[in-house]
Amino acid sequence: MPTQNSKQHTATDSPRAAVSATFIKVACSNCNLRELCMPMGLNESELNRIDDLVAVRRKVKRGTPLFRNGEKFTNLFAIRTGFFKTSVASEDGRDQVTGFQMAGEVMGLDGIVNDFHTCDAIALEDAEVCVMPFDRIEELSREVNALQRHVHKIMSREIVRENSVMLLLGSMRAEERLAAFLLNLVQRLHARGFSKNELMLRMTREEIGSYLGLKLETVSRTFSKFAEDGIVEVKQRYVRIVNPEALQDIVNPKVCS
Amino acid sequence: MPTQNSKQHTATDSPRAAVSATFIKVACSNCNLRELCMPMGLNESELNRIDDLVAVRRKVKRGTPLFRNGEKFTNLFAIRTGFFKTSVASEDGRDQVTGFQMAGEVMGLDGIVNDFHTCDAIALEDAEVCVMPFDRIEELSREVNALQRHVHKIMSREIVRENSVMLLLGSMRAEERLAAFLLNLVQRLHARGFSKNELMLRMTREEIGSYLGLKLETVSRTFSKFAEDGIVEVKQRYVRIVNPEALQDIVNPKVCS
DNA sequence: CAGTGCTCTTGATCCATATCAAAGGTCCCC
DNA sequence: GGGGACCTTTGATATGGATCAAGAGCACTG
Repeated sequence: MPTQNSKQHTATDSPRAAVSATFIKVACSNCNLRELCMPMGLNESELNRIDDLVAVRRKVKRGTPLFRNGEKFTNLFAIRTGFFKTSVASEDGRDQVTGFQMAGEVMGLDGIVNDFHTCDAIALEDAEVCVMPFDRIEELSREVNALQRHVHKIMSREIVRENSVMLLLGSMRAEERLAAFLLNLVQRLHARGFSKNELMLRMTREEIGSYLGLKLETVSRTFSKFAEDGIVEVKQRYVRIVNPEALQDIVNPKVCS
Repeated sequence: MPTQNSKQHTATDSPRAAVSATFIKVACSNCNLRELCMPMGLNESELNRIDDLVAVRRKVKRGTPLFRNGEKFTNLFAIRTGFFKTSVASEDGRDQVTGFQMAGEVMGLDGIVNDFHTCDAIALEDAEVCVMPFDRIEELSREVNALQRHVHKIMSREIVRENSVMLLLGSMRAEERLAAFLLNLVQRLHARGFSKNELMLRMTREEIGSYLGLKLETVSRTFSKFAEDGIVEVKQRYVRIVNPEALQDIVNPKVCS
């Protein structure tokens, strides 16, 4: 199993694609992230139609926006490689990181309501995304039931995720927030084949703090405290989770009955 | 214009429905909330098909759940009359109010991902909802493009709303939070024909506090401070906004350049 | 209409996290 | 490989909101 080291989160094309052509077609059916962003259990003809969803791929340089608040919405984006943050800003300039996205996750759902985006999506490392025109998604999901269902689930999943962030922001203390954050990150990375207990953070302490409703100093101190307690090993962006159970206990404090 | 007084938020059937039959059909085409929960610009035949979306109506007594965390998901619900709160709970029992819903708004979107609900929806006053089986929604939205688009927008709107709650919870101070909350409530009530500056709160200080990530005492003190400053008049659940601009300035502090 | 149980307000005190400050560490670009 | 721009850590102090506590208001019920 690969540990997620200083190299970027990569997703290589499958062997099947590699042998079948020297020119690799931009096609979901060839993509090993398919089970993350696409519905499962499609038949051959449905799979072929789904391949048309991705208009092009687009590379996004680190520190660069994929889209910005106020931009016209026309596409959803599936992350192929790389790592993003999304953030919203208040009128007076404060901003709030609303999420971190990795390979296989879909971005841009915020744009559907009003036909323009209401948040910024910034690459935290060089990235590549699949550009999926939303009108094509709507068209095809009228015909492929599994795709329709899939789109609904992706949006619902985002709603549920945000509910749990509200719980975190509204009722957890600093240590609980950071513990929940680390467990969530490592669990998602693990689902992508990376280590269960090692990770390389792609964001700064300040970005973590913004996401968790804390100041960067508090994030740093809390990391140090976890390290002192032997729960994690931290060296700058590198984190190893020594004692996952302890982190879990911090998130859900045991009731002393 | 009605001011929203101690009577509940009501939505009466339109005159057209009232004269056309003594038995009022459960039909969106007859409902004066149509423009809130249904797509606009439908032709006659589409309208008739949409009428089949609502299986039945259901009454929910104050303090009673419409659905609960863990229950099987099969329906979305459109509020006809009444007022709800939704909340999520952590494993150790803390809970977080994630929203307050009023007439015309749709609930239950959280259930789509995993086929069961992940939050509780509790009526804060006697209420009536339209029960819309989700498989019927999916079926019909394959055929009526405007409905498909509408469903997507409703979900996207919820995502955007939650983004702004995250901004509130992650980076605003108590006064800013309460000011934003009041302005949001009164704006939504106003869109439903109620007063621009008077409202009767349907929830306790504790529920407001949970939603805003504050303790009930802090909510109470902040109300008192607003009252002292002449920005609002508060008497228990009754609130009159005397100076809306001041509230707006609190939400978006002026930068002293 | 008295009793009971919420709900709300207000005061006093405490504490978790913010703020202010300074000194490394690391990475990247020239 | 040197310089500069971040990024991170750690310490000292301040503070907004939590907590603890008590009483008042109000609404439901018998």
